[in-house]
Formats: sequence, C-alpha cells, structure tokens
Amino acid sequence: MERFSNISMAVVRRLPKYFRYLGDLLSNEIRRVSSQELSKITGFTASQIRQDLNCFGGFGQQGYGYNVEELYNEIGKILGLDRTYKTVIVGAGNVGQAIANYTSFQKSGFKLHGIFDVNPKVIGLSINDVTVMDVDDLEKFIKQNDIEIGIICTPKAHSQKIADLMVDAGIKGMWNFAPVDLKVPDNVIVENVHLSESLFTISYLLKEREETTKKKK
Amino acid sequence: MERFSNISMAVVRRLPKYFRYLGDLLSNEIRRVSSQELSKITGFTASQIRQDLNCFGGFGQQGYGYNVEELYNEIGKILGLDRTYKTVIVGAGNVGQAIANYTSFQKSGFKLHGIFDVNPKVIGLSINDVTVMDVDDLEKFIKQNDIEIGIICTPKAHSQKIADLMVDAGIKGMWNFAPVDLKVPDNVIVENVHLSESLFTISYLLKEREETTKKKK
DNA sequence: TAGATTGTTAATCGATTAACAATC
DNA sequence: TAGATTGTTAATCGATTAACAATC
Repeated sequence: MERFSNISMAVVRRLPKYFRYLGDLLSNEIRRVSSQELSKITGFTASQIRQDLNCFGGFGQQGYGYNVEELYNEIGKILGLDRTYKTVIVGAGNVGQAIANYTSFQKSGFKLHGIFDVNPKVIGLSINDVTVMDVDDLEKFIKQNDIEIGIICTPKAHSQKIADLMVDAGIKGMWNFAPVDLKVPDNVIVENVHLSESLFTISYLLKEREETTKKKK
Repeated sequence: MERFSNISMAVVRRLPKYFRYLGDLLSNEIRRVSSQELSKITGFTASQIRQDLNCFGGFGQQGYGYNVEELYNEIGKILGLDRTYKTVIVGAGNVGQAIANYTSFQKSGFKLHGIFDVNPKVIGLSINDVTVMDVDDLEKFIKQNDIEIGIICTPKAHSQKIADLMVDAGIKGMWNFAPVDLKVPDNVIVENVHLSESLFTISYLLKEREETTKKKK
C-alpha cells in the first residue's frame, strides 16, 4: 500500500482515538478542552496531541484550548466520516455475520449493500436485512453498485482470490479479517484485523509477566 | 500496562507474523530459510528480521540460515503457545458468539470455559458446546476455575465494570473488543481490538488517496 | 577452502518530548 | 493587562537500516 501524504501512520492511528474521546466529552456536554486535559484522558502527552492536531490545521486558540464540538467535527471530516461508504461482506461465517449485525458501523456511515458466500445453504438467507448472494455475482455487484469497501471474512485459503476479484471489480479499500497479508495494487487500501496475532500478543505478555515475576522473587 | 522486559512492543507485534509465515513454509515442507528469503515473504527487511530474532537467541547458523521447523517451534514457545490458556467470554452478542465459534483459537490453546451475559433470554443457551451463564456468577467462576484470560465483548457502557470485576477475581489478561480503554492495574495485560478505529483508518486513507489523485491531475 | 549468511555494532532515520515565543 | 495555552522549533529518544566481522 502506497501512501499519498506525509502524515505518518502513527498520527493517523491516533485520530480515531481523539475522535472517540471527543465524542465522549461532547455527550457529557463539555464545551472546551486543553491539550493538557486531553492528555489526562487519552494517555498521550499534551505535546504529542498539539503536534498531531497541527498536522491538519490550527484548531485551537491560545489561552483557551480547543472547542470540543468543533474539534470533534473537524476530526470527523479528516477521517472521512462526513459521508457514507458502500460496503460488501464476503464470507457469511461467524465473523461475517457479526460484522453484518454490528449496527454501529452503519451509523458511522459504512452502509452494507451485500453479503456474499459460496455455501448454497446460506445463500438466500437474510442477515440484518441484507440477503446473502452467491460469490459468483460479487464482481458484477461491485461494479454495478459502485461498492468502495470490501470486507473479507473468508477462510485463509480463499482470501487472496477474493481480493483479486475485488481489485478487478474496482474496489478502493478492503477490511481484511483473514489471517493473510493480501497482495493488492498500490492504489488499493488494505486494513488488516489479524485476530490471532492480537491474541498471541496476550500469551506472549502473560509469559513475560510470569518470567519477570519469578526473577524478582 | 507495565512492561516487564526490554523487548519493544514493535518487536513483539512482529513475532506472530513470523510465526504465521514459518507455519506456511512448514506446511509447504520447506526446511530452511534465510533472513533474505523471509524478508521477501514478510516484507520486513532482512536486517530487521535478524535483529528481531536475536532478541531471543541465536536461532540461525552462519552460511546456512534458519531451520524452519526449529524456528517455528522456538517462536511458538516465545509466544507462549506451548501450553493452554483458560478463557471466558463476557457478552454473548454478535462479537462474543463469533469468537466463541472461532475454533482456530481453541486449536492454538485458548480454551473457552464459559460465556457470560446479562440477558435472561440467552442465559442457558449453548454456543459451541459452552453454556451461557449469568454474569452475576462471573467472579466466582473465574476464581474457582483459575481463568486467566477474559474476553470482553460487552457494550461500551458496561465494559469497565466487567473489567473491574475480572480484576477482582484475579484475571491475568483481557482481550477487549469494547470501544473503550480499560483502566486496570499495572500487572494486568489488556490487548485491544478496536474495530471502529481500524475501520475509520480506511475512510481516512480513502479520502487521502482521493485528494492526492485530484492534485496530480 | 570459498561462499553464504548470521550475529552484532554503528549509522541513520523517524517519532516523541521538551521548550518557549506567539497570542488569545 | 496577566494568565493560560496554543503552534512550532529544537532536542531527545527509540526503532530501523546498513555494514561487516565472525563463522558455519
């Protein structure tokens, strides 16, 4: 995946966290916040917060801080959450179904237009008001409906094939839950959710914790 | 979360990826691999791979490279995958059920001992041979069964409360799917899977891509 | 032995933190 | 105006990459 700007991924990955905490402040009807207060809430340093925000513009005011609502809206726009996205899910197994039923994504603007599977037993079923279709129709569906984001919830062995198909159909981004690193052209975005890698980090850290505790004794 | 060793998290997060690719090589019956070949496969530099592996010991041999099976087993041990872990899921909604049905985690040694929920309608149901219990019994269950890992799949508003309860019951690690940053004591490990943060990264990158494409024209 | 490739140190790069002038 | 807090530059820290001697 090629990058198109000079904003580092480290910064980009903090943006959704700012957005979430600002949303919390907003629902608590807090109007203004300083980088120092945000630092306490988020755990990032005040300096880092000011640096991060300044990548995108001067949203603050000296002596005052940041207007919560304004900053929330601005970061929403930066994240591209001021519009909707057409999505499809491929793979109607456990993960695919869970994502399909996860209403908060729909609320954020990620609209589910189709679910696809190979299994004749699930084709035709309706999940969260979306019918499961045959994966043979995937390419045509993406093209005809201008789908932008493909959510890959297929088994490892089929995932690259599905990704290739989506690329041919002109998909712009993929959210990949399969435990593979997909090969796609530079202009296609892939965001991985590698659950087992996340899980194995826990066992690693548990082990590390145990070893160090032993040593200290 | 306190760290107990001087291995950086950047290194730790690459270990599961090495493990996965070595597993792939192993099932393709490839016996040896050099850091250069691993570099091609993983996308990390050969230098980084050698540095990473050397944090844990000299697994390679000059002039030869690494024995795939040996390295796979060693990294498995480093990740703590040479034993089993007792887990419980809290929250039998979409995500909780998907995780419960995800058999590959069980195969990796993460054994599901219980599922808990507040909803009387789901209490008593059986998911993947595990009965859903009342969350009121969670603390007792964790203590009596020496559960080490708690998987939090509850709504945002209840998650910190559940985490507190687990900490009191002596849980060692948590896999958190709720969109909150849990507050736990230093010796308890928390690994977050913040799905919406991951999703919002896609919309950000799509927008960035679009803007830069426009400019180039 | 000669060639290949590791282990490891040094150099570079990038990200985070500190500091402070600008200014509300 | 005085106090507060940003925006921004400079300093520090840590992670990645390059280089090469060691050695199989």
